[in-house]
Amino acid sequence: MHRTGLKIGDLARAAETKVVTIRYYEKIGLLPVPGRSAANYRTYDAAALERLRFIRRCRGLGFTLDQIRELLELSSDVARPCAEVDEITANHLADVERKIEDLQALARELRRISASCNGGGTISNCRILDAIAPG
Amino acid sequence: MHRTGLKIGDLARAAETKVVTIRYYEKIGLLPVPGRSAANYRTYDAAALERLRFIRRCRGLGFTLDQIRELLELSSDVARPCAEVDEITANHLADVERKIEDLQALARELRRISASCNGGGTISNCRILDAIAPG
DNA sequence: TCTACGGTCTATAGCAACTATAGGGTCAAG
DNA sequence: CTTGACCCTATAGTTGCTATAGACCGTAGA
Repeated sequence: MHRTGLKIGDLARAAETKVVTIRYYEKIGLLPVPGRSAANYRTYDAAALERLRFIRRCRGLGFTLDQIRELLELSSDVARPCAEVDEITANHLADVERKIEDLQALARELRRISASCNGGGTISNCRILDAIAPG
Repeated sequence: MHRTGLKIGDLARAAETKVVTIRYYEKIGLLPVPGRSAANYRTYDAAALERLRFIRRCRGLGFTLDQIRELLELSSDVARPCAEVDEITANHLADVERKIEDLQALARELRRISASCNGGGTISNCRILDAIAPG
């Protein structure tokens, strides 16, 4: 029955974020202005947490705040014309798919390095650059 | 026979980077100090291009410059003890694998949005946040 | 030859996305 | 009733670029 609402510190812990960062996102309009308690403390709900988690994960994936804003608008603006949505999703999808490929190449190479270490010696022919920066 | 070596502008074009960014990376020690031409122009080789491409791709994937530095050291420090390498690769691998999962969820949702648009109407139940910010 | 232009140089200032600090108010526990 | 952990606003500092100023280099056309 957690009806009480989250304080900013609770939200920060739940989304693995800094308190100041949350206030910063509010300031730039990326998070909606929350309600306030009698003591003038910000109060948040589950929707705010979901939104913040999304923002943080996307930031960790290399999206800019403007790109994230666009993705969030895509999410909320339910009556948006499809031509526009298609354009935006197509662009982001191409971007996302290339990121996945890069990361998979990097993961393969990290696993290879780790495996080649099992003998207990030293790594001798690391191709980590090749993995992700092909000629 | 392209023996001449790349000028900074050539390198920037080849790695889709700004000239100033290259000089910045040199300043902070992420790119080695290059040779100079008679006219005091920086000259680069294929190895520098590979390194720069790696850095730019990793940045696009949300790694910090310090993390990239660590990955690059992993690549060059061929006589490094394996226990240490294992620790570093394991950490980065876990990180990379979570990023891949996040991106795959995001890609699925972007495709779904795009597909649900085919009728030519509007998107009506976007779950883009759910995709990447599960409760 | 000269001169126009595009590229390079150093140095510095500004911007995006945080992050840390100062100075103060709130509140539950001891 | 005070101590400690939290919250508030406001501002300055950090990271990772990016833009600008003012000057030098190099080559192609008049």
